[in-house]
Amino acid sequence: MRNKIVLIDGHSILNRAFYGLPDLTNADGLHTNAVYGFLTILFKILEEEQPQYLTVAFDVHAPTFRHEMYAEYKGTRKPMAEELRQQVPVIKEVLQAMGIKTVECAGLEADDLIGTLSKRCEESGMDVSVISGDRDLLQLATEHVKIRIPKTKQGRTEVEDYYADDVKARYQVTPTEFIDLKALMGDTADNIPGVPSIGEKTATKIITEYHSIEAAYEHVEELKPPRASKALLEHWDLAVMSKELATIHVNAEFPFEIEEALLGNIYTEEAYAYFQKLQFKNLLARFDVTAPANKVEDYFRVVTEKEEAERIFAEGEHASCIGACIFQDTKDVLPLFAKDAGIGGIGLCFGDEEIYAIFAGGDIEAKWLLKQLGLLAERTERFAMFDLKRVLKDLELIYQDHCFDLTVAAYLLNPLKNDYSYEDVAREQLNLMIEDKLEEESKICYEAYTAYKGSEVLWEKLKESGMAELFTEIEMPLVFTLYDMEQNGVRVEADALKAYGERLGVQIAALEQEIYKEAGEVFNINSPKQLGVVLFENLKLPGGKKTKTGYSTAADVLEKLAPDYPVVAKVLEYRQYAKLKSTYADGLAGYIQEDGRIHGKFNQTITATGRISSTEPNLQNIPVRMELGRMIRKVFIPEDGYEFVDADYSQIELRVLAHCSGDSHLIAAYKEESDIHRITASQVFHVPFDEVTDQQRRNAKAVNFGIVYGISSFGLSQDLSITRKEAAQYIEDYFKTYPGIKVFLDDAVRHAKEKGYVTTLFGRRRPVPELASSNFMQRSFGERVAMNAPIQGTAADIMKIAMLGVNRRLKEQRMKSRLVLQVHDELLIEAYQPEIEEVKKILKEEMEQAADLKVPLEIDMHTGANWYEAK
DNA sequence: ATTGTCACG
DNA sequence: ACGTACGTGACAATC
Repeated sequence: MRNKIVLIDGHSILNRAFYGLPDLTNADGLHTNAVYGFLTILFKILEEEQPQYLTVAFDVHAPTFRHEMYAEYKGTRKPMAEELRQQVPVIKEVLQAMGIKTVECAGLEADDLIGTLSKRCEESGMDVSVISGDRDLLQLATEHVKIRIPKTKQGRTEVEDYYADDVKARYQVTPTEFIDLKALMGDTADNIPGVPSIGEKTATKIITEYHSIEAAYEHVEELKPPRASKALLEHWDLAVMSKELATIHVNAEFPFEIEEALLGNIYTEEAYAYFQKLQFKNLLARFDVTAPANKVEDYFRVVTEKEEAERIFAEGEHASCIGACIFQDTKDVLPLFAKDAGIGGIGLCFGDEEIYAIFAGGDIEAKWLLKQLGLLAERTERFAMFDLKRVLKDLELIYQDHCFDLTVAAYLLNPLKNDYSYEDVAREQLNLMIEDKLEEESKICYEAYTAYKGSEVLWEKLKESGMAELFTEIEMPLVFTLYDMEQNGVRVEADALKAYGERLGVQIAALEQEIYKEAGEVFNINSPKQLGVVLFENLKLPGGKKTKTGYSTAADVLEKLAPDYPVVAKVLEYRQYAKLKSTYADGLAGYIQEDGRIHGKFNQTITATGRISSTEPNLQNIPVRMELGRMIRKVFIPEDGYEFVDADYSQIELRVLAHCSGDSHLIAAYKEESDIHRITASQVFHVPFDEVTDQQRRNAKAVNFGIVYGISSFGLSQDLSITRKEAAQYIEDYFKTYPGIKVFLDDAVRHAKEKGYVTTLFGRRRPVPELASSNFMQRSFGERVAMNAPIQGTAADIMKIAMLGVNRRLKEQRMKSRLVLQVHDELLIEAYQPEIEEVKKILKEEMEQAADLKVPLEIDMHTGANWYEAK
């Protein structure tokens, strides 16, 4: 059995990984995609090859000497991207932590190091695998030296393997001849010029015939295409230089002890710490020893006897912190009406050594378990669970003050994540890796333990980052408010909805036929791909390409064509109807439950800014702007004896901006006049208030919106259909009128660049990693985010405070009226008729007093027999 | 699973 | 020169 060594071309693989993967950053804003990709490839290779030895070679400086020759010759060379450059030292440190030998030597390229090592190792009887993204290395291939070139195809990495024979099969030349081939055809990727006008075809022909450029030059007159003959004569110096550039030195002198390359255990604690810091969760799973000092599992207890369960509950009464979870019975799904239906048991933890999975069954009734858990929750100083809103259905919680939802806490600490599972919290906050394949009881114990232990860590971090009050005073109580809202649901008239859908169906069918007729063919109008072909190829309409997959058929494109082409107008109309029918008429109907109501979900841990999101179905995007769509709101109705009261904030975001910026002119504007867009127009365009034209008001409104979104002249020009220059002028005039706004927005960006995040008035944070990017686009995005997030986020905070106040008063006063929907700046209450006046009073007071700003908060309020009327 | 489109604030 | 407004979710088609 021959020993095997793997030699990796460090910069080449890092480079491949960098350009093959989307940009990733860890919590510190450090770019990590190249390091991640490198390690992925490394692990894959190690698994496949099972080598005894491994070495990674780096250039001392990239680019190095040999390439500088040509760089000088050519005078151009792009510097390495900053995001990649900063990852080079990181991968070296990580490799060192894994005990992997790295080699670099001043004056020698990685190629030369690899070439030399490959030769030495082969001569000492080893098999060699060279890993590089660079085909130049193919010249090193022999019977025992395999060149492996990883390729990223649709996210997966595939590897092309070349022994000497494979090079011959692929390029028709031997590895040695490959150098001469490169010398002729050049390689732009590696900055080898080659001979002008000789490409792969001609070069291959010449080298297969003469085997080297020198031999070819001796017969230069006979070379086949006369063009090549001429080119080689003229540019012989280039060919020689290219050959020199392309040749890898295999007899370089540098210190290297093979025993240093011997592979040991690469899954060291040090490496684990690095992976942790870099947030490579998938890769962490490879470390089978988790935290040796932290043998949590030794204290797991499975409980099935009632006496033991009773003893545990009694013991838990004195605990200052309880971590818990409730798990569903996996065996069968029981009817919905039983309150404890489908509960398989609970997980409970109230100390490092008190971790239990208590199963329902036998003497232990699920109902009893939940009752006991509820009692514990009342007594303890902190009751910690994940996703509390989800379990409130099963667990009646009486006190909410000391409840701790780890999902919400983790969200506040980093609102950019996609999910907040207990596995994530265990890993990130407790350095605890939880394996994928665990028995159910282990999972339960881990979740309870993580809730117990993690709540402490998260709480400390919330305090450190100034979000403790936001958490206890707003987010935690809001869990219960959102739960109430979900339970309340909103009544929807199924019959009317069905009739509406059927009306749309008729219209859609008619339009469909007309479109087919005018297009001269039958096709799927819903397919952007097919529609694009029909419109822009078959019908030859002007205004071609846009997206990478084909023609854009988006509304703004089609609207430009609609006046001239009736088909296009019909397509737009069809689209509108189809959207209304599929998403709203048919879509909503599927969510109406037996009580005649839709109980959608309101999610608290989704958005980057702190807003609530709505799903299953989304009740925050019910049509309102177009009359036809708006009619859908007529099917949203209150119960008999009730009426809807709808209240929405008037320009809350602009008012927040006025307050946060402290701009005296904007504040004054709000104090004296309610039509803010008109007064903005008057002040920016220097015309008397009463003489502001509709156009001026529209423009001012667009600028106001733009400011809130993180203004850019391009965006504004797009919105107003004006030139960028004009848009830039508007913005300049605006900032001249309200200088405080400019200072505020600039400060937001500066703060974000410095700290890496921005905050709302109530301390909510939003990280802005994009600002560290060297990519103009990404950085610009980061700047807009830094300007928008504090405004949108503060408005979201205020609305949350208002919701808490409204819901609290409705419940305190034992009213029948209930909160049913929140749409960012709007609340909908299903008000019991005798209570309507009180409800209006509560809404007005709680919403307008939710925050004390330098400008008044105002609301518009309406009542109605359905949502259409109340809005 | 991703893309294009479109509904909302 | 780069190519955009901020924040969401659902549906249908296509991969």
